[in-house]
Amino acid sequence: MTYYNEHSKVWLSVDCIIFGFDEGKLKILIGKRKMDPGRGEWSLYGGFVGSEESVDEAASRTLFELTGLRNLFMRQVGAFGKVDRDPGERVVSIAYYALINVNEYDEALRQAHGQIWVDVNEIPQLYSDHNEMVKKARKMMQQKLAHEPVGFRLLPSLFTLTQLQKLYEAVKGELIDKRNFRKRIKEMDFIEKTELIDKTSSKRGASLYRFNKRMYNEDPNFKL
Amino acid sequence: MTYYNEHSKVWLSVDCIIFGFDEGKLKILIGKRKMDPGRGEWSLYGGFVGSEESVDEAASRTLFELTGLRNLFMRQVGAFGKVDRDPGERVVSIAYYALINVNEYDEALRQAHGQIWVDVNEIPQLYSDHNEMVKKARKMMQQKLAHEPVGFRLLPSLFTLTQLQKLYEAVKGELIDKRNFRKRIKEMDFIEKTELIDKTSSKRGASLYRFNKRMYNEDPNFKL
DNA sequence: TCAAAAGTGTTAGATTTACACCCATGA
DNA sequence: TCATGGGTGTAAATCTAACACTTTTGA
Repeated sequence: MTYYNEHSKVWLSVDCIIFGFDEGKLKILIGKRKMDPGRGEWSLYGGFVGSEESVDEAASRTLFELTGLRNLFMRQVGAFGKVDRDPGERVVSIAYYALINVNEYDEALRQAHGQIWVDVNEIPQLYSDHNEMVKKARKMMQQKLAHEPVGFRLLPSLFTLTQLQKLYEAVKGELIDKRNFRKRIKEMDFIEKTELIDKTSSKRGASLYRFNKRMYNEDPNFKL
Repeated sequence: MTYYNEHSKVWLSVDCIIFGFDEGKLKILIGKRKMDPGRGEWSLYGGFVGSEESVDEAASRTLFELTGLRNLFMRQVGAFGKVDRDPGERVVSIAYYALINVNEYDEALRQAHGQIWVDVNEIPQLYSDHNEMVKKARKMMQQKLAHEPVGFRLLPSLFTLTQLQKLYEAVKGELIDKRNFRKRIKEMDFIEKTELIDKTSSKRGASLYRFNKRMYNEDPNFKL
């Protein structure tokens, strides 16, 4: 106690970059701030870290508050700690990104929190350093997706290869050759073809696939 | 003010993983803790974040305190925020790693701080979650080195290709083929051969090379 | 003269990229 | 019947990995 007291404490918050894949586009949730400072500005959803919870737990809790979902795929982006980043008080924020399947996210809940989905390529100016957080989160998420099969977190549990390809295109920000893409997918045993056919997006119908977590089981050679 | 006060503040610290390359080995600095809690345990060097400095500034300052060096290559590893990570009080720590050239680090200063260099493969049990920090820092640093020419930060400004190769081997933890390595280096214009010869490590002598930051200037295709 | 580290090219295999047409179906 | 998205293979080019001997010089 004696030692610590020479130093000053800070408020700690968490801010969430929540990625969703919708209408062929990678989007994140933002909302207008309902509190000062910065009331009315576009902002990430966040919360404060309580004294009885770890920073990771604070992030999970905050994600749950907003989405009603637990066990989301979530990773820490980093600490943002400029002195004046919060115009009111000294607040250091730890940013997290999460991947959600938009179909599992209740629309009413989204609206109740005043959040909207915005295309990652059309993000407006955000409160404080939130644009920086988004930028870093996006880079990390891209990197993650390129080396681990986490993209499935953004899709329904059954998906077509075209959907999967569009997702990868949206994340990488570039077009992918269909044949090459499917060739690589075929080599991944943990992406299973089902007998089901999706007819919503074409007359012919497309096979539905499923991610098999057990088969993946840390298959060490993943690369997309 | 009204809003923030509903929440609780925490102490914020920074902890530094300082990498050096010495005797053909990748090492980090650790020392015995001189304060409670954890007095006498092996630990990373750290410090508290002051109210008038950003978290990054606190890390730079802490690195300067320990090494006497400024403008070190430094990157944030992440926030470590388990509730009980510090047995005394609630302290959240932001870890940073830095790369230093051991020749520029004054031995007396090292000893004055009670720090020693330990091989990254022989790190003892450390205080609190410091082993976790080291593990993550090492992974990030490996990743960084594989995509950006930051290895030079660990070497003298003039170095031989054998030294450079040993460095990469130590970081990657695997042997590299000499001819393939040199082939790749030759393609990098920003690694310049000088007319100077180093005779300390062989009778024949080896050419000394130099990293040319200007030529690098974010050459977008780096890969080692 | 010999031990020790420096230096140097080629080839086979693996991976990556580019590329175009037929299929099934509902409207 | 035709418009729409689904589905399929091959060949060239690039990149990666494996591999062994000669050179220089101080001791």
